[in-house]
Amino acid sequence: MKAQNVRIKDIARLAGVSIGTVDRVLHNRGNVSPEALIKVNAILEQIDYKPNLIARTLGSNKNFRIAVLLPDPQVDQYWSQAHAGIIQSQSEWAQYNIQVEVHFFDLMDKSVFQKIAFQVDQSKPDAILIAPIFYHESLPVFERFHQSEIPFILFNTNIKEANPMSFIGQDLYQSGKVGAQLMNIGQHDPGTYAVLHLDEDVHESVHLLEKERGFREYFELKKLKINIIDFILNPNDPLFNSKLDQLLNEPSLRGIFVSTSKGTAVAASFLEKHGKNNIRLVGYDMLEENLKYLESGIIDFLINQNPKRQAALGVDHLANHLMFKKTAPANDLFPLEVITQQNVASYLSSGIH
Amino acid sequence: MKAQNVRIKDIARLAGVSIGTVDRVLHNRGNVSPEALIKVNAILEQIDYKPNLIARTLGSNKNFRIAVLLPDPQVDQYWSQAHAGIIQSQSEWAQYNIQVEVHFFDLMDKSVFQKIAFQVDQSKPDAILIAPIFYHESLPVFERFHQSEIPFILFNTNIKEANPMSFIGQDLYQSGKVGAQLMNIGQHDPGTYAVLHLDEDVHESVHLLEKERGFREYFELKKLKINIIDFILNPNDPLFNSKLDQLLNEPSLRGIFVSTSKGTAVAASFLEKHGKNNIRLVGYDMLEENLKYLESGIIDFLINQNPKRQAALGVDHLANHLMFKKTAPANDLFPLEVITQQNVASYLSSGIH
DNA sequence: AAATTAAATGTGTGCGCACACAGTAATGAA
DNA sequence: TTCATTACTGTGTGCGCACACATTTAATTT
Repeated sequence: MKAQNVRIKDIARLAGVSIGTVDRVLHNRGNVSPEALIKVNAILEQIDYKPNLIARTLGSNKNFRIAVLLPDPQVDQYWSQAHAGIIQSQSEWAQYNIQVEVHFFDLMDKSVFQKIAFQVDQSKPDAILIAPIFYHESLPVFERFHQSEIPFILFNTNIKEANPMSFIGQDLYQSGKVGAQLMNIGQHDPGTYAVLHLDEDVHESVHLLEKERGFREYFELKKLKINIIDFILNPNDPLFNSKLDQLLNEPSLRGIFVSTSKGTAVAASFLEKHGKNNIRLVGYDMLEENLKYLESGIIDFLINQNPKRQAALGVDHLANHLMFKKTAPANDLFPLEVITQQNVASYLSSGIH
Repeated sequence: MKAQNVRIKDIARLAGVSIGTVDRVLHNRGNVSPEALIKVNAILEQIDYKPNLIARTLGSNKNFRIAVLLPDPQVDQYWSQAHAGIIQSQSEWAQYNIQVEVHFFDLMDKSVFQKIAFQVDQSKPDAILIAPIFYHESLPVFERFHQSEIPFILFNTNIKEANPMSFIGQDLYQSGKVGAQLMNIGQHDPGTYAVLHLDEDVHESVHLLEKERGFREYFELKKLKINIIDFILNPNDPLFNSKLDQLLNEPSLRGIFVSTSKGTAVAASFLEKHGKNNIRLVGYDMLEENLKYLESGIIDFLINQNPKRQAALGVDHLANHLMFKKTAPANDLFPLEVITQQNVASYLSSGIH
């Protein structure tokens, strides 16, 4: 019927040696005579031998540990969605004896991040998945991982210097350009656009600014003469309300681009409160609150970063690496998904693909 | 340390019977005494037994055949993308001795479709993946599949009466609503919108009309008083050009919604030729030509049906069904992906997730 | 009571790989 | 010559499951 897959046994037969010898050649275990080596290699060159991963896995019966470093999902729904992805992958790999253990850190407390990261390193997991929110605090952590020779994957935030096994996430610069385009569609007259970075932690804004850069560059490249103003605001700031009030009083304001998922809902509630229905709002991610405002029409577009799938894929890549020695792509850049009132349901129902 | 997975052997020990008996209970093979049945079931209820799929697969060593029925990819790039998905899945499952064989049929010739479908049925594959383009011609085909007890999955086009293992595709009605929303964004004044069904085969339009229904309903629900005209046109029709010319001369024309992927490029070339840059164009799918027009700004939005992933997932579902006895979801509805000039690259680079 | 049959239960084998270990041949040392 | 050492080669086992087959027990007939 069909060319059956070649097994070690077949190679042994063709080369006129035992399967043990073939095994030694395949794994460079030595103790093979030059003649046997030549005979086996001759066959291997003719035949495209692909080891049966299923059989290999069954025999090994390894017990791997994957550690995940994640911001506390209690505080931020974005991270609880990421956590949901971890949970999902966890149960999928559990039967292969791959333990996925999650370690949370406080988004507000950088020192805790390092402490936990070092603890994780010391516990010697077989691989690590990490969302490196804090740039400066992350660098020495990666240093440790490399010293301990623990393979690790970054997700959500890319840090060039990390030199990880792979990065999973989006191109933030391009993401900003998408935001700008969605902002610009159908807006004819020149006007004012606001970029809002609403976050408790200003330091995080380093990577948020990348989105703003893309946003601005879009209009520049299109040679559209518009006015862009930006705000880096902490919602707990006493001046927060007055500053936003001031923004809304700007008569030429056409739209608001919010760079954070939580901030998107904050901005939306502000617009709703002031009855500003004609100002376009573009933000991030399918948080419950955001979906509510998308439904009511306050939010026009959401760019979906898909934290759930990012996290799930991170675990999958590591598990495949450990179990099947499959190499993950160096960069797994996610599509910049545009969510609207009309397609949101299709995203919610389809789950992870 | 490790919460070791429960094996059949463990259940047997706990229930005080042999593994053979446990096996008979698990597979309802009968020949089990009531007492033994009770003992085993008691353990099974306490313990969440998950069979080791790897071991199961290793032992079986089956040789499955999956037949795929697909329109000729030579003629239509949409289907060549679907074919690419098949190829991808094919190579993934090859090592598990699952043969994926593709049978092409002519989009223009319905009789050939039935002939090939019956041939495929007669060759007794273990499962079938089919894109049932022709409604009436498909019904007797499904009948045969059921008679032969060959599990089959529909993709791209849903046919309610088929009663398949599952359907993979999009909600066309909702897809039309997405198109309408994208059309409506930022369009303030009332105007005229055109819905174009450009296809060689008018009979296909049955399922295309579903998109139009969604398109129209969007505006009705939003209580937007606009003018919608529709055309069902064959690009080879001698009157084709004049009819489109007439459309473009309508001064109140704000936008065009094209329900087919090939037609999208046709409409785009028409708009470009007439220098109509201010008419919004919303169409379907990432065909090369469409991407060109998206880049140049003629096309504003594409709704991505993702034929590649649909096809690949179809094979995956069937393969998982055959190999691992995993049940595929009855409806695998894909997200209605919105493609723009700015996010298209991220979709192209990310491949299938 | 012995023989027959059916029902129930237990044992054995192979899937392909990895790895432990036993076996063989060749060489040099006692 | 005999023994020990080295260099290589081949065989055996387990991973967990599915299924074939052998064995035991109970029920029924002769």
